[in-house]
Amino acid sequence: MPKNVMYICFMYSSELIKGTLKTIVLNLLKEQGRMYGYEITARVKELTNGKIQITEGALYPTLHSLEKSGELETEKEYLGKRVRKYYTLTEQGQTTASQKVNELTEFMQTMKFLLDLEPKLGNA
Amino acid sequence: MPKNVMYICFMYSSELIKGTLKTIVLNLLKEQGRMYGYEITARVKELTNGKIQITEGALYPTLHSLEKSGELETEKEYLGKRVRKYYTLTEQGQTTASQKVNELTEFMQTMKFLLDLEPKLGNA
DNA sequence: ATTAATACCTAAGAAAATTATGCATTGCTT
DNA sequence: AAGCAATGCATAATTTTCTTAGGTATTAAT
Repeated sequence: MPKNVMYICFMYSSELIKGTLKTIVLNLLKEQGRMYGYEITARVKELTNGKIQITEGALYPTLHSLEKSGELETEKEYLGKRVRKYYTLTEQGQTTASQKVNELTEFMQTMKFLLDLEPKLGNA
Repeated sequence: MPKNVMYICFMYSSELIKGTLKTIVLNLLKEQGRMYGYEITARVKELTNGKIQITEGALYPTLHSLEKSGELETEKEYLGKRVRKYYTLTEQGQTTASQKVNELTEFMQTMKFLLDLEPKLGNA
């Protein structure tokens, strides 16, 4: 069935994704309000057409660490017997989210310059 | 003396730089021809106004690994008694450099989209 | 009845950087 | 002339962060 088969299974090499996970998570939560872990992985995969796939082994420890450091707070919800853990940004988390996004944005501009893409616009 | 004092000492958090080091090095060598390690750190620092500072502990292992995998080749040069190790891209290295740059470029576009910067242009 | 999807989690290991060194030469300043 | 900063290489221990590989359990679909 075509539903869950990735025809063109292009993914960014994992090393590129390193260091951006927290920013992705914080920003998603800033825009979506509240989300649960599984939802985050699914949403990122969907938004990037499968090009960025957050593994659960990477996500959950990150969520826990963000909660520990006071960026996120949680509430559990039960659907029948299944548990969902919803994450929301704290006030501190909102600030951090904005900072992280700004920093990543600037960083990407710097990288673009460093890769000499600016003078080559209209080339990509 | 103002020369080596960074007045506004803003640096990207190190986690952002992770995963882009090889790409930076390969691309610099593609554009500059041949460079030695110390020169690379200095050049990147200069080009980014100190915002990206490659530490030697990160650079040298990376250079060695790129040489081992056949992307780079080296030649030593002596200035008096001091040694310089110049790195050049091999043919394979040139291909890899282009691929890495393309991948990083696409990745940054995806990230921009994911951070919802596209619809907010004129906002940053 | 069995598989796929949903939903959470952790532990062992690998990878890549930081931090902290070490060595040696050269140039500048006092 | 002494001492420090800069040049130039390198590695080792630690930390951080991710991958890989598992584990548990519920629900929906075949």
